[in-house]
Amino acid sequence: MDDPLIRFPGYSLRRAANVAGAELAGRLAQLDLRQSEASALLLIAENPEITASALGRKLDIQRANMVPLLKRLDDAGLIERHAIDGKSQGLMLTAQGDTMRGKALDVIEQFEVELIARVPAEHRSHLLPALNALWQGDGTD
Amino acid sequence: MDDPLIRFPGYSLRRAANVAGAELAGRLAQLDLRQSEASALLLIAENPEITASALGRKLDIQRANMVPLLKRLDDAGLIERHAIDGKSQGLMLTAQGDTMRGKALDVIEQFEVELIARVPAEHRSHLLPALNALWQGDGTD
DNA sequence: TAGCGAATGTTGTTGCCCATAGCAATCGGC
DNA sequence: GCCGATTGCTATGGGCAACAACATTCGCTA
Repeated sequence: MDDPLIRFPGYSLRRAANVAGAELAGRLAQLDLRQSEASALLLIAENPEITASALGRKLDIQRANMVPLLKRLDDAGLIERHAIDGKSQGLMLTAQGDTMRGKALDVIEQFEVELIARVPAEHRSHLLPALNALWQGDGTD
Repeated sequence: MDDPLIRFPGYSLRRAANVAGAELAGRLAQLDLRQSEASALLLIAENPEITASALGRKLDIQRANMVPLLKRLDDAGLIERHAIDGKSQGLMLTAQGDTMRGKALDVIEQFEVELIARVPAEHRSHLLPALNALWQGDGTD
């Protein structure tokens, strides 16, 4: 074996995320959605009136980077923003946004099924908890 | 639970890769190396005289994107390129490059130990094979 | 041996994602 | 009423990857 990299989980993690990300991005592109936008739609639907800042914290996207993201969703007529008070704005899906959210969810769930099918059965149930432990303060650490 | 995302392995994969990638990038930055450069060093050491194109195929980096990567390694005095024939060039580590490779390997292995320590023991052994199955044509597919 | 398709290294451009610094306005607690 | 914290935003840059295009060279074949 002349590949010293495949024994590193960190390297495999990066490669796997790249492959999976590219695949999902391609499918979401047919809805003219990016991954970050799709996840924003799902999260807004689950948390109506959420603040832009709060949404950014949940997605781990900085406030500054939320601006173009929300602008694109707004321009596409998928979300509405209205002032909660003088400095915060509440986010809501429009009817069109909720329709789009449904389509995105279909795409994502189909993708996830195919993704998980690629991992051998004996490892399958371990993948999600292992991954979650890597980025959430989840832990039994 | 108001987070519909954490049940998706694909989403967790992306988040985990981001966290791990940022962490590793920060450590490698102290050697003035990027992740792609560090992996190139390891691979060149294991495959002397490898071609730029072949290296790109192994790392899944397009030929075009190898150019600035190799240029930076070359400018830093870490690799040497010499013509194999009129169109291909063989890559080799310089002595300095091999020293750097050693340091990078130390950093990476230390990082990997800490990374894998974050996942609960019962899932630990499943992570690498599961991830590898996701991006390698490894498969029983 | 001449020719032609494939491979190689390269340039240039684009896009996504993330990070930082800074700013004006507003909120909230003392 | 004041001041620190928060919010939304602008501007800028870096890392990484994708694509198209190009000149040169290789290798097979007719």
